Amino acid sequence: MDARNQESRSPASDGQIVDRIFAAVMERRLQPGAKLPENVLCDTFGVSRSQIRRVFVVLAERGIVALHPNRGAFIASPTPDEARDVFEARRKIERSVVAEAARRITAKQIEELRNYIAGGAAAAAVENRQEAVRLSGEFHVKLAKIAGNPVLARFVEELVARTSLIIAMFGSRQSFSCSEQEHNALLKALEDHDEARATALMDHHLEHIERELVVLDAETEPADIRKILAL
Amino acid sequence: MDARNQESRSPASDGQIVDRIFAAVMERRLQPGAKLPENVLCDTFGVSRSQIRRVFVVLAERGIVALHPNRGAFIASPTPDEARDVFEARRKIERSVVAEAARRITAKQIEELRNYIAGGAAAAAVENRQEAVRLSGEFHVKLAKIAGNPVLARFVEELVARTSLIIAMFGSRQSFSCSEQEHNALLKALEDHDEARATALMDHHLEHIERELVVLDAETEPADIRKILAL
DNA sequence: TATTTTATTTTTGTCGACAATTTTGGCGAC
DNA sequence: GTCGCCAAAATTGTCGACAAAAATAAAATA
Repeated sequence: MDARNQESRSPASDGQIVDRIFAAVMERRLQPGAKLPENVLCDTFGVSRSQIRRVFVVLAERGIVALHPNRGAFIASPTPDEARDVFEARRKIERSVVAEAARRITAKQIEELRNYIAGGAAAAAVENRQEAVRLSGEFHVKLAKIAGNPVLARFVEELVARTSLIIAMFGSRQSFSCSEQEHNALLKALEDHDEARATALMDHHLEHIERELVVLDAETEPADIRKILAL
Repeated sequence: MDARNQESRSPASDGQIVDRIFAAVMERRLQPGAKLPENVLCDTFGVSRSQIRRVFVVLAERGIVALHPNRGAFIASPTPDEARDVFEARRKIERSVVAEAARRITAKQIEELRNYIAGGAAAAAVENRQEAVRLSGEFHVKLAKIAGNPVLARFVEELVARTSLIIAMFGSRQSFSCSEQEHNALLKALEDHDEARATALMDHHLEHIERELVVLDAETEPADIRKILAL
C-alpha cells in the first residue's frame, strides 16, 4: 500500500492497482456495494480489461470484492455473520501477533508505530477522515509485520481491510477509526515488552471496535436508505 | 474439495478446477516446482485459456502456485523460511481453532472426524499414499470447519495445502502424513471437551510434523537431485 | 568433443472483436 | 403516477489472433 504517490506515467502494474483499490477501501472512498465497472477502471489506470479482470480476481480472493456473474464486480458488503467471523478471527490472530511483537519489538519500530498514531491523530484533528482511518488500519498491519511472520501479516492485512468494510456498513458516525488512546496504551505495553498487557489491550481494543457496531444483530441491506435516513 | 468424482461431461467451473488442482497438491501428485502449462490444462479441463489463467490467479493468491512473468505457472516451492512461517501460523491459528472445536463439537462431528482418521489409516495400510495424505490434511480442515468460523477455516485450508508442499519438499519418506495416533488422541480430547488437552495436543502434533522435516536449516534447491539421491 | 551462437519452436501476454447477458430508457396501458 | 413490455445501449464473458518472451534445437566455432 505504498503506491499512493505513483504518477500515472506508465501503465500501472497489477500490484499497484490492487494497492490503490485497497487504499480506497481503507479510506472509505469506496463503500460496500459500490460497483467497479471494468471500463471505468481501464480508463482510470490506463490498462486493458485483461489486467483489470485479473485484479478483480485477486481482490475477490481477499474478500474485498464480490464478483457476480454477468453483473460485474462490487465492493463486498459484509453480512453481520461475516462481521462477527472477521472480528473473532482478528482476536485470535492479533492476540498472538501482538504477543510476538511485544517480545521482539525494537525502539525504532516503536517510533514507527508512534508515527502512525500521531499521523492519525493529526489527520483527525483537521477532519481528514480518510487519512486518519487509513493510518489507523495501517497501525495494525505494521504491528503484524513487526511480529515477523509474513503469513500472519498477510492475514491481518486482509482482515483489517475487511474490517474497514464492516465499519463502513455497521459503524456509527463516531466510530470511523480506532481510538488513539487505545493504540497509545498498546504501544506502551509493547515498549515495556509486556506481553500479557499487550494481549489484553488488543483483545479489549478489538472488542471495543466490535461493540460500537450498530444493528449487528439485525438484517440490514448493503448501504441502504434506512441507514442514510437515520443520520 | 468435493469435486473429485466429477465427470468431464460439461466444462469445469473455476471452482472445480481449483479444487482439482488443490487435491492434486494435497495428494502429492503435483510436486513443488511442477510446471502447469496453460494449454495442457485447457485440454485437460476442456476450457479456454481465459479460465485457466483466472484459476492460476486464484491459486497464486492462496500460495499454492507461483506465477513467473513470461515463464508460466508452477506449483510453489516453499523456502525454509516460508515453511517456518507456515508452521508458526498454523500453531497460532489451529490452537485457537481446536479450542473452539472442543467447546462446541457434537457426537456426529466426532464420528465424521473419526471417519477421516479411519479412512486415512485404511488407505495407508494398502499403500494408497495419495488417499492417506489427503484425508490426513482434510482432518485438519474439517476440524477448522467444526470450529465454526469460516474465515479461520479458509486460512487453515490454505495453510494445510501449503504444508503439503512443504512436506513434499522437506519431508522424509516416513513423514508423508500426520500420525494416526496423534489424530486419535486429539479426537479423544475433543470428545471430552477438554480444551486444554486438545490445545496442547495440537501444538505437539504440529511441532512433531515440523520436527520431522529435514534440512530446514540448509539451503535446498526445489525438487532437486540431491533429495532424490538421498533416497 | 564441448561450448557458443543462431535459428526455430513453443509458450505466455495482450488486445480487440463478437456473443451473451444485463441494464436502461421509452412508450403505452391502466 | 405506476407497471409492464420491448428495444436499445451498456457491460461482461469468451475466444482467437498476433506480439513478445522463453525454451529448445540446430549450426558454427574453439
